[in-house]
Amino acid sequence: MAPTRTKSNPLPSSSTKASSLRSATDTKRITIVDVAIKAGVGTMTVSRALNKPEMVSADLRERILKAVEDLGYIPNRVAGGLASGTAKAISVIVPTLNHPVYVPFLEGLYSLLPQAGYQILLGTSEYQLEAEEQLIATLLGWQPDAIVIAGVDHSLRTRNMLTNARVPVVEIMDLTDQPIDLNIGFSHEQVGVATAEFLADKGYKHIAYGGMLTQFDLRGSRRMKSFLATLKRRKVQPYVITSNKPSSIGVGRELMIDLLEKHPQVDAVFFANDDLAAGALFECQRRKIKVPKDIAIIGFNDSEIASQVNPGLTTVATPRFEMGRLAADMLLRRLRGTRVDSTRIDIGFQIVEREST
Amino acid sequence: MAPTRTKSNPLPSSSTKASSLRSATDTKRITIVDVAIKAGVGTMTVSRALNKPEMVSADLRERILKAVEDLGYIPNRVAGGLASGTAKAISVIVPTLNHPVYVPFLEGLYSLLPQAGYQILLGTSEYQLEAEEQLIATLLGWQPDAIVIAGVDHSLRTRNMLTNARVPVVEIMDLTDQPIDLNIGFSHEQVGVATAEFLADKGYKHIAYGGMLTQFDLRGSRRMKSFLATLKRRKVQPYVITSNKPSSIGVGRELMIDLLEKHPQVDAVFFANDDLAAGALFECQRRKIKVPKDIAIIGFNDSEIASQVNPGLTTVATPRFEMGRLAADMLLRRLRGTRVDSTRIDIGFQIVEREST
DNA sequence: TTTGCTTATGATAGCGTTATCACGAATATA
DNA sequence: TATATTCGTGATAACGCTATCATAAGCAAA
Repeated sequence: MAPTRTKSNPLPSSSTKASSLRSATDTKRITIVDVAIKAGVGTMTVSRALNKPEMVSADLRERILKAVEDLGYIPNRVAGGLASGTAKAISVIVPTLNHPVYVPFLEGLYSLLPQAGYQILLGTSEYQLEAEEQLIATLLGWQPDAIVIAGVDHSLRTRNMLTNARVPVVEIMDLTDQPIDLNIGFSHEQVGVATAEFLADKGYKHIAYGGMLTQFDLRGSRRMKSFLATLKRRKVQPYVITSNKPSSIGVGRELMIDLLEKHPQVDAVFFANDDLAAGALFECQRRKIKVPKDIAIIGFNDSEIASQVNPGLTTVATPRFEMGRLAADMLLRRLRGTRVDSTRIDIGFQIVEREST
Repeated sequence: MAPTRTKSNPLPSSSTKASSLRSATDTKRITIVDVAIKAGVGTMTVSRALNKPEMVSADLRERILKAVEDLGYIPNRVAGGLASGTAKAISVIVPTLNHPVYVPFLEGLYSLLPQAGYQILLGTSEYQLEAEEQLIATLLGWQPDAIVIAGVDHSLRTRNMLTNARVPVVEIMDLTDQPIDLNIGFSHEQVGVATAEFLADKGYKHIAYGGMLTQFDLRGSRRMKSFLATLKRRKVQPYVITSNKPSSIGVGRELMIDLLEKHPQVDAVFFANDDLAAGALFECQRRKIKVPKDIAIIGFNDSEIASQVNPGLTTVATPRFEMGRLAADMLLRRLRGTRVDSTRIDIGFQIVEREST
């Protein structure tokens, strides 16, 4: 009994607009079947030759690889993903690309995952929990093998989706007691304490925090909170200046202008990141205000700019690239089935003292 | 002979509404069939309700959407992609994320493509043509609907693959007479000419170019070539200093150190980008060399740092975000079947004069 | 020789969706 | 009233690959 196959009548591609001007010969897409025929083997053998070469005899393998080469065959990962149930993709969600902190982290991921055969599906939530929710739904539709997400503050729906996805999830950049699954980061509370102690120990009496509004920088505001609390404990007068614009060097300058106007007595500032700190420094230079003599500045992240400006900026070094790499490493281990010993890693941070304090 | 269909015994929806706990019951993955059963319709109607809502009557649509919500159904894009032949994905290839120029460009893409339903598949070639080739093969396996690639210099194999892929291809960042398909960028040769003229007009007599080695910055070296040629035509003595490290502020500083040592007579430098220029400026500040009095500096890209340092850096503004956005816009048009009027867009550039020259 | 155990290869049946076509109901046209 | 023409819906067959199982071939043990 012949199979039905009602379809597949080639129909000289009526295609109204003839697929633009491209493609000289209108050859059909090359599939594994074409390779199999050309090499005179079954499709499974081709599949094996490509994915598990050791299962195929040497001569067939060679013939198949030659056919692949000759035909310019590129395996369809979408079909493969559907058939095998694993698309070899990893979804990654960061708030934005426009912030120096996430790029090194992504590079850490990119340094390991693609070479292990995983495609990274990147999405940006733009700091909105709702957008994050939407994004996760979209990304889950790709049936990723794992999920990496920046931050530990998610909506309930997001948490549910991630939990129900039944794939490894890594939350990074922050530390939490209730990780969804895996967690790599450092404690922003501890950063706030450490920087406050650092400045208080130096003898500064009027200390400010400069950063974004709380809802646009959840982790920054955690640092701020413990920073201010620690200052109070140390009997130092705390001040706060914020901006509602996305972080940038220019905004740092604006924050400094704002600060000098509102609280001229301030003698030290902790900024939410090095771009802000650098902007503030540039503004001081412009006004001939001496750093650190008139005012001390400390940044966050230890981005390149911090070490290069004059005077060099004291800042908090955070291992962003390493965080990405470690997250990737952890995931790969999990995906290979290896037991991951610790599911919550405090990767730490370090105050880097330069001339600005 | 009845069709086989060994599967499809519906199992009266075991109604595990709990599921909030971590994968307690090992419920099967929820598919469109589950939704169809729950809503009492066929799978096609569910598919339509989700993708072409206007084709489904209001009451059914509502019932289906409710079922989707109740079950937490997330459409499998991999299966959908295979069935429809369009995975709704766009492959993007950039040399690196570690360079300020590509991030705004990506943001331009991200500002349009995801909301049009396209997933971006990002890969980095790390400036290696061979890696680029490999990467493209991988990315093509995802059956993308379009390809965006930085640069116009590709290996022959790469060009062949891109041509044979039969999808829109946009080459960006540069301009070429033989685009593979679409092309958006500006002429780096013209940049070289314009900057050389600019400095020569100002009366500088010993002018240098500072940047990366040719093979790591194809576009930069194109600028350099026409820059030097123009200087010669203007009877100005040209100098060159290069580094083989990846571009950074620190390398800019090194280049300046190198330049001062080898060619102390130089009175103006054109750097391959603003990070290098800023690093050079910082080094001058450290050495109390006056900019622009002792030496003039001009950068490239008009990144934020250029406008924020003191003195502000003269630089060449390149519309990176716009390039991404325009590329996305062009692609979306193509994908919708709209005729794209021009396939090669010169997006131009502009010299932004500040205090450093 | 026969029996048993590997190993290499192929036939088949999905994976979860959508394109296509068929069909009945509703509406418009003659 | 009879006949087209929509419109909404569903049954079915792909999409291109891989998991699985069956089978043939090779080889060792009996």
